[in-house]
Amino acid sequence: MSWTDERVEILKKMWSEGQSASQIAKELGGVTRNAVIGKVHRLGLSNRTATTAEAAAPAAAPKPAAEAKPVVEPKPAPAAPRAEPKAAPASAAVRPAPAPKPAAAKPEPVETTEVAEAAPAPMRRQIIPAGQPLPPQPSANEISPEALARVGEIEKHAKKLTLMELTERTCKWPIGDPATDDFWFCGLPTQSGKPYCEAHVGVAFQPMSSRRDRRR
DNA sequence: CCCTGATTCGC
DNA sequence: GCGAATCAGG
Repeated sequence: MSWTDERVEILKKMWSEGQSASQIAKELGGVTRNAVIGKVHRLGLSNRTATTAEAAAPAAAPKPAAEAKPVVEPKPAPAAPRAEPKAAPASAAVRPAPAPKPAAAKPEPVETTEVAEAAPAPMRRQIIPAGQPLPPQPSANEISPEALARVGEIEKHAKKLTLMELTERTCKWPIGDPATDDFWFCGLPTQSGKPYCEAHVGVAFQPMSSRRDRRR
């Protein structure tokens, strides 16, 4: 693979969006993250804050504005995952409950027995979960508000990976409605050997102790 | 360990 | 110019 104008454009775009070199490399294919980094330097677009690596400063809008280059944007607009109306302010406004089994994950996200269908129900088309309809379900569910808040926050920073992009170490928490295009996986780094990132682990696994009486 | 970007240097 | 190897921080 060589650095064609097209590929360089993708590189520039993704890099400016704060994507990591490895992600860009995956996207482009045929190159390693080293190649990407090397190219980035040769192109002169390096400094993205931070010391060594990981800058944690996505800053997704360094648009040079003014002149610069025309930079044709083939992609009209991936249509930002429009933040759906968070519904009711306080009470039950939880997410439409994560899909049954994101991937090969033994642990299942806790299910809300009654908040489950808060979804707008996109027209007819009933979506049958298929497979076993979540057998165990010890009932009881009460995700700490803090955890939910963190999830809401973290999902804004989600990597938005597709099924194919998931790895052993990317959060497999599904976000959005699988029946629409507005669906992706969190993709943030998993915490340990768990299938989810820290925030999602927080809602997926709960200590038996912390969810005793507290009924909404 | 895993991940990140930065640099070096032979090709 | 390219990118693997290596380095260094988190």
